Formats: sequence, C-alpha cells, structure tokens
Amino acid sequence: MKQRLIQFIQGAVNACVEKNLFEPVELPRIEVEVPANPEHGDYASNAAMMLASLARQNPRKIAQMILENLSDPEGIITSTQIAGPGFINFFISDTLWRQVPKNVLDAGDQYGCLSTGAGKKVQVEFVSANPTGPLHIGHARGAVVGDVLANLLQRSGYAVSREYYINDAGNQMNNLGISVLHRYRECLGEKTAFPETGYRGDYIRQISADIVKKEGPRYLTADEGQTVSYFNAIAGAAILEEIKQDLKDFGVTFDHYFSEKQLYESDGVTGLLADLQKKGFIYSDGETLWFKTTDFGDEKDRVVIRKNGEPTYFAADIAYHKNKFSRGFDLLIDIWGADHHGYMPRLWAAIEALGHKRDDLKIILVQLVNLLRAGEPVAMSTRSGEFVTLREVLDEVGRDAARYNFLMRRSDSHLDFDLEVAKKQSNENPVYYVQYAHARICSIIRMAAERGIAMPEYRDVDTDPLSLPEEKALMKMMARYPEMLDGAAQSLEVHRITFYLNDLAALLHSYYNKNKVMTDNAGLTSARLVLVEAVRVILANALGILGVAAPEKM
RNA sequence: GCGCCCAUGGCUCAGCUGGAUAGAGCGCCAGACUACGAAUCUGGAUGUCGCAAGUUCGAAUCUUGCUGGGCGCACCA
Repeated sequence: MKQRLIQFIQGAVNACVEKNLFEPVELPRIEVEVPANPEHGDYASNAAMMLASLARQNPRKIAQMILENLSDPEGIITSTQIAGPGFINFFISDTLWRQVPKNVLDAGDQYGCLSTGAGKKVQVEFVSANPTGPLHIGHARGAVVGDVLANLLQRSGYAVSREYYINDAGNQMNNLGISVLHRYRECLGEKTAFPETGYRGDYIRQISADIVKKEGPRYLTADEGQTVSYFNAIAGAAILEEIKQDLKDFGVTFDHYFSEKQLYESDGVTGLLADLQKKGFIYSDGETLWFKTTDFGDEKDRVVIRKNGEPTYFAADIAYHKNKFSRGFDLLIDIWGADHHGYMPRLWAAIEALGHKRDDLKIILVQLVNLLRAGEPVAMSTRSGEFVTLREVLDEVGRDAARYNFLMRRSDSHLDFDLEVAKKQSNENPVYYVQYAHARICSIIRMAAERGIAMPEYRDVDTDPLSLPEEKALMKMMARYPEMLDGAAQSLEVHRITFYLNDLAALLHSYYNKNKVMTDNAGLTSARLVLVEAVRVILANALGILGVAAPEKM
C-alpha cells in the first residue's frame, strides 16, 4: 500500500516536471507513513516539503501541484488534503481495507514474505562461543537475536546461512586442557595446585572422570604437552556437543560449524598474511608482524604474529572473514557481545584491505544481560563456574518465555532478565499476551464449529459488513505487517516484530471484549470469522519468525 | 587520559532512519464475566525527551560542548 502511494507521488512529480511546473530536481527519497493521528488520513507524505527547498517554491503550492497531477487509476484514494506546513494526507477507500483479510488469507503463511533480498546470499554468524564451558544466559540473547534475524532475512528473500565459529584454538583451549588435566590427577588421588586461570565448573570434573573411566591412569606419566592438547580436544568436542544440544532445545540451529583450528590446519592464516605483506598492509618490526590497521582508521596498528611466532586471534579472524567472502556471500552479518565493540575498527580495516567494502560486513552488537532473580542480581563468572546456564534457564522458564524476553528490547540496549518474572504465567509476562490472542482466536473458531458454524471459505465471504472503527484498525494494522517486516529486515532490528505483535494482539483483545464474532447475522459472522482468522494467521506467522509457539490452547 | 554506546512519566522501555498533540507495559486509583477463554478489557493521574547552544519550514531523532552511567583501550578471545 505504502509502495503504491510512493509510486503515485513519483508519477505526479514527474508529470509536474514534464509540464515545467518546477525545475527538474533530483527526486529526494519520498516518505509515506502512517500518521499518529487518524484525522491526518490513513497515510501521509512529506514529499512536498522535501521538494520545497530544492525547487524553491512554497511547499503547500507544490503539494497542490502534486495532487493535481496525481493519477489514481483504480480509485483507491477517496480523498486527500494538504495540511500543516505541506503534508499530503491520503484517505484510502474502505473497500480496499476490507480486502486486507482476504489478501492475508490468500498468502497464508507466506503473507509478509518479501523479495527485497532478491536471493542475495547472506551469512549470519552468531553465538560462536569457545567450547570451554556450557552456554550461559549471556550467550542466549545473541543466540536468539541471530536466529530470529536469520529467520527474518529468509522471509525477506535472502538466501541465509547460519554459522557458528568455533574458537577451538589458542590460549583458552589450552587452559581448558590444563584444567582437565588437573581434575584428572585429582580424580586419581593426586594433589594439585589448580591454576588461577583454570575453569572451575563441575563439568570439567565430569569430563576428567570420563577419561579416567575410559583410559585409566596412563596420562599421569605421559608427555604433558601432548596430554594437554589431547585433553582439550576431547573436552572441546564434548562441550561442543552439549552446546549444540542446548541450542537445539532453545530452537537455534546452524547450517555450518566452522573450526578455527581447521583454518590453521588448512594453512588459511600464514598464506594470507604473506599475501597481505606483499600488498604492503603488513610490516615487521623484527620480532613481530603488524597489520597497518591505522591506514583504515583504526587508532593503532595491530599485531598478527606474536613475538613467540604464534598468530593472534585477529590474524585468524582476517583469514576467517576472507574465507567467508570466498564462499560467495554478498553480505556478512556478525553478531557480537557489546563488550567487543572496540574490535570493530580492526576488523573493518581488514575487510577493506581484503578489497571489500566496509558495508559488506554488518556488525550487530548485543548488549550484555543483567540476570536477576526477584530483583536481585545473580553473579556470573565463567571461570569460577558460577553462572546460570542456558540449560537451567530453559528448564526453569521455558523456551517461549525465554526467547520472547530477549526480543523485547533493541539488541544494543541493556536487558534485565528476571528469572522470577520470566517464568510467571501472568500479565507481567508479555509473551502470554500475544500467545493468548492466538489461542483466543482458535477458541472462537472451535466454538463456532461446535455451534455448527464452519469456518467459511474466505473467497466467498463479503467483508463489507466490517464497518466498525476497531475492525478498520485491525485491517490497517494487518496491512502494515509487510512494511514492518521490511523495515525490520533493512535495519536488522528484530525487536520491531515483538512490538508489532504486541500492538496487533492489543487490538484483537480490545475488539474481542467489545464485540461478538458470532452474531445473529450470518453475513456479519462470516465476515468477522474471516477477519479474526486473518489476524490469527499473522500472529502465527510472526511468532514463527520469533521461534515462539502459537498455541491453540493455553 | 582516549574511543564507542546509552540518558524519554515512579519503574522497564518503544518512538517506523528529521514530521503534525512524544507512546506502551508494569505499578497506582476506579470499573467490566447469567457473554465466543478475565493470562482479557474500559476509564483516570503522571513528561523541561540529562543540560546548553547550533543546523531548518520542523529536532526525542542530526552537530558541538558539558553532566551522569555502561563498556572497551593486549603480542586474550
């Protein structure tokens, strides 16, 4: 709808230019939006005001000219007005709104699927926690945001691939191996001084005990270096399996798991560095290799090969992103914890050095989660082993409530997650508000069937009886659904879906409380059944994108 | 010290990429089930959009400077 109006306006402006009513100007981006105040029409545009300064004419006069040259062949506009400084307000024919429920049902679960993505290949990389311990609540937010964003982009016509980068190389993994070795020795009765930087969670003991059971005490005397790397491989694999299972139960799955270790083994790192050195992006100070990230706006150059000869995480990350591009993705999206924001200029520098545009990589920062229980903060620390795991949250509050709670705010704003509130099945918990709207509609349809009123074939139903303001409000809201999805996809802001759902559910609940769907009038009843069924389809559709269930009963 | 992010009713947050009278939820007050599900609805009170300038037809939104909070500033990941 919005698009059609934009086209109308563009046509009118072109017509004006042809008639030399005003200077041929570069057409600014025309905005059409839904005014807050319904008296200002169903849609309003600021086109005249945008043109005013360029064409050096009075905006109201321009608005007048636009309207005079506006062609509306199908007659969807019932009236227009010029208001305020030069807004053009459009009133759309009610018969058009009354087609909306049918349009929704025509498209079914495809309603709102767009083609903006035009098949472009997008990769979303998220979670990517190193396998040194189970996922905790902090990872959960990034997991949901990434998953939902991937769903959304898929809906918008992108070819989406979800990837988990396994940081299975480097110090942290070494640390893991050492931690396992200590617990292994303890398990066999030796006294050890557990290292400061070790991982203290109980899961380490479990892994060590398993090794003892399977392989006995032979590693007490084996070469320590080899044992540590063997242990961290075993532990890493075991923990990764657990992570995958937790994510699966959380409704998050990946198309690819990409191993950092394999990046090294396939020589993806050193070869690339040599290449970049030839191009002059990398220099040596005799002991270490530096990447000239300052050439691309970073505040200082960054080390890629350490004094001890080992590549840094950054070096591997350059290779990783090069690898991503080489797989043919048109757009990369990385989802990071907000505490990594300082890393962005470095990676962008690398992207540009690799010959890509900075915009080819979008980085979404997800703020850390403040975990609370009944208002009291819960301490979190991976190393000490004191943390609330994703598994525990799933068991305690459930998947739907957990996911929905993470989607209620912009991802770059702080989020308080209160376990007590999230598990309450009450009005403090917005997920039920939306699910209830869905269940309620299902209940109406069930009840109708019991009374012998089958869900009518919507194509045969006359929706003209839908004349109440609340009905129009519902239909207008439904017409906005594709526009909302498009905005969310373009801005990569998944929380918009949650807010939309809340608004739609509110209209439905309000309508329900005021009006009966089933009336004495068969025609009206049919029309209303079609209306609420269309609402149900959108609720289910949007909840599907969020990965939250749309229950028929609660 | 430098950099990034945030600041909107008592609380938690939206605000559609600069639009018309700034909105929800929670909490508070008063109401609605002989009705398709009260996990719902209806009505009411609450604002110097942190402060101060600037940009223009128009600013919560963009610029700059302050104030206050979070996070970064590794040859960790």
